[in-house]
Amino acid sequence: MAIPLPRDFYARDAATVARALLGTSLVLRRPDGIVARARVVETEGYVGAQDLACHASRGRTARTAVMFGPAGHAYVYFIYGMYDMLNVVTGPTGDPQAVLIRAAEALAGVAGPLNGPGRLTRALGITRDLNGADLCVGPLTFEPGPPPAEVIAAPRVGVGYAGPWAAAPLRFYDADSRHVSRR
DNA sequence: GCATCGATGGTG
DNA sequence: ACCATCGATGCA
Repeated sequence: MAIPLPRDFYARDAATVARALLGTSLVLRRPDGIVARARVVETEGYVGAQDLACHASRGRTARTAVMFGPAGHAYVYFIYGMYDMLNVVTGPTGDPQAVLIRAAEALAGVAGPLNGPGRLTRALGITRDLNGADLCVGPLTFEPGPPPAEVIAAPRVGVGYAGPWAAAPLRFYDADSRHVSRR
């Protein structure tokens, strides 16, 4: 049983944390006592208020408030009427950066595919009630793990509306993983 | 293999 | 009206 990644890990810029999260283990202690573990293989960085793809670029609202808080907390939001998206808040307090967890490889206690942000939260049972949860305490934590041999950087998925930010290479994934959401 | 579409509801 | 998605459908 490893020690959860500390606050300092998250208190860096979102692009750095997005890369660094690849290979770590997402660990979720569920109410029924089952512990789910999954190796993170794909992430995206949302790098602050100036990033037009970042929700916080439209200012602080009830939904985005947690991104303005301290690093190492979960930002979980609901989209398309049916999916919850899991993010990790990064950077200095007051600087709204976050990393979207897009895909993972099931290691234990998980049923169903994790190759996409909506599938991942669905299979793990992650919903908005984890919004704001402290990732240094649990029930949701990340633990250290071996990084990928090769990481590919690419434009983020589904942010074509973000003007000049649409092409920024802020999506990161394990080049050798078969569990990435798409090539 | 690809393009397109509908589901479904919170948000500003 | 829009949306950091997904599964189904149609066609090649």
